[in-house]
Amino acid sequence: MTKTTAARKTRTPSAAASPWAAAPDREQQREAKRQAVLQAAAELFNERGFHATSLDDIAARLNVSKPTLYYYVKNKDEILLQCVRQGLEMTLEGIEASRQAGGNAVDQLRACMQAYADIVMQPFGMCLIRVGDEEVPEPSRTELRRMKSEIDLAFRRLVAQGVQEGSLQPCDPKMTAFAIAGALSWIGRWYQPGGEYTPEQIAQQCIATLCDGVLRRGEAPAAPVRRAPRKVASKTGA
Amino acid sequence: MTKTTAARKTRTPSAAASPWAAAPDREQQREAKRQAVLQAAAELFNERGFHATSLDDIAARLNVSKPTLYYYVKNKDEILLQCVRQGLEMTLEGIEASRQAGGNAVDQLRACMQAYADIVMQPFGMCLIRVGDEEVPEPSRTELRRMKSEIDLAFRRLVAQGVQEGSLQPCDPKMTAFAIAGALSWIGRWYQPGGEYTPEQIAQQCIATLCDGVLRRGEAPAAPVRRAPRKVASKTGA
DNA sequence: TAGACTGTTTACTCATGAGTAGATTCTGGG
DNA sequence: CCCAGAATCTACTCATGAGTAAACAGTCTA
Repeated sequence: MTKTTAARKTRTPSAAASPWAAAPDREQQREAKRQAVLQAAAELFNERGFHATSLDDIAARLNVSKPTLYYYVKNKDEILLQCVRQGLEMTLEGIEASRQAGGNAVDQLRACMQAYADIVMQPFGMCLIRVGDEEVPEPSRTELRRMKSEIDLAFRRLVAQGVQEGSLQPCDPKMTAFAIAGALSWIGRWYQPGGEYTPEQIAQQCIATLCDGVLRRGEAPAAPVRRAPRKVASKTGA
Repeated sequence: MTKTTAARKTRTPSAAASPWAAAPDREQQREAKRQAVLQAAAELFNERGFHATSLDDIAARLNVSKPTLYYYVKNKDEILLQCVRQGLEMTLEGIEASRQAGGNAVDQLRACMQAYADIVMQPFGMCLIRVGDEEVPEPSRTELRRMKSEIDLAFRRLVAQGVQEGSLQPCDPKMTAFAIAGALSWIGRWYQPGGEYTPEQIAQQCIATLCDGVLRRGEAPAAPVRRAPRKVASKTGA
């Protein structure tokens, strides 16, 4: 906000020499709290659904009162918007990184699937999956849909490219992209931490199923995955 | 309700000879209206989500007033419950029929996938997919979860059987069943009537992708599907 | 230590929407 | 024509939950 901002921004609070040193720290704290609000909200939305979660619920989880939330966010809709947006941005970044990493279409597609699967097992990504965009009110809904279609398009393009390359089955990329997105998104519906498999194992198996199909052919089968030594009541997935 | 019921039940209203003829007809009408309430509700739940749909919305769509709904259903939660339950029952019946039809595990699994895909493109089935069971309040939720897990189990069993038979890839049936359910359920999220493909074509392509995988092998590829001559703005599916 | 912000609280308002009471209309049988 | 009941309506109640006003508490600076 004042001179020398850039230099001070990275300092730790205690090491501050200048009397203005506290200011950027405040901002950091504020941002951290704002982030905590979104995180708590995302978790609750995933547990109970958006409409079934009240601001009092969110506030309670953070041990503050409802008006405090309004100090950090504009309103309930904005909270949802930001949650979903963060999930979306993470995904977009993951896809971008996968493309940067290079390789042929199949390599890139695999990397994207991996990234996407990872994300839907985290709160914001799960929000993205579990909260239908009907729930987001209009100005934001369009924006979210736009971002979603960007992701969809990235998958379609990679599939189309793979078909061209001859490394993927001939297909309509649109439908195949839907099938991929579906199988992976669905993870966000049934996954809960502490289950039988680690997130990595889940992603790996789903990706394998998508890549190789469920039908067996006269080839060398992939080695089955070993289970994680975790304990929790298991869920069901229809 | 009285003697000779069975005979009269199938009569048309005008053809009634006995003075009691009207009674079963009344019941039929009542049931038809009740069904109309559920149907309208399911459509609205799918469009806007459960909590975002008011009973006034449902009543408006049917050109009646809210209290009229209460003449046919107990309350809003019961409406949702019945919608989802119908979707669930259709699915269970479809699965049962597929098993009755016989054949090896792969045949049966294919038939089940077909049935499931069909159902999620219809209002009640879509309800099943789009409305998370967090939204259903407690006594019913458990019942619905039970039915869902029955479906899940049916898929798992078929997969396990296929693996035994050697016709399916070695895998954890649980994970594979999740992947299948995911890809097919997701259809219910993006499908809208009048799109590029007919429901049959959509089902066929998704099933093909799941069975054969996206990766190409050195075999004869399946013939690509021809598109349906329909027109509507297309959706996106991430 | 005054006083200017920052952050948080208590105690409201106000709209929405589920559910109900009771009057009203419609229909078919006596 | 009249009555019983089925079906529907108008006009409420009442709870919940989003959002706000205004006061209070901490903290940092001058």
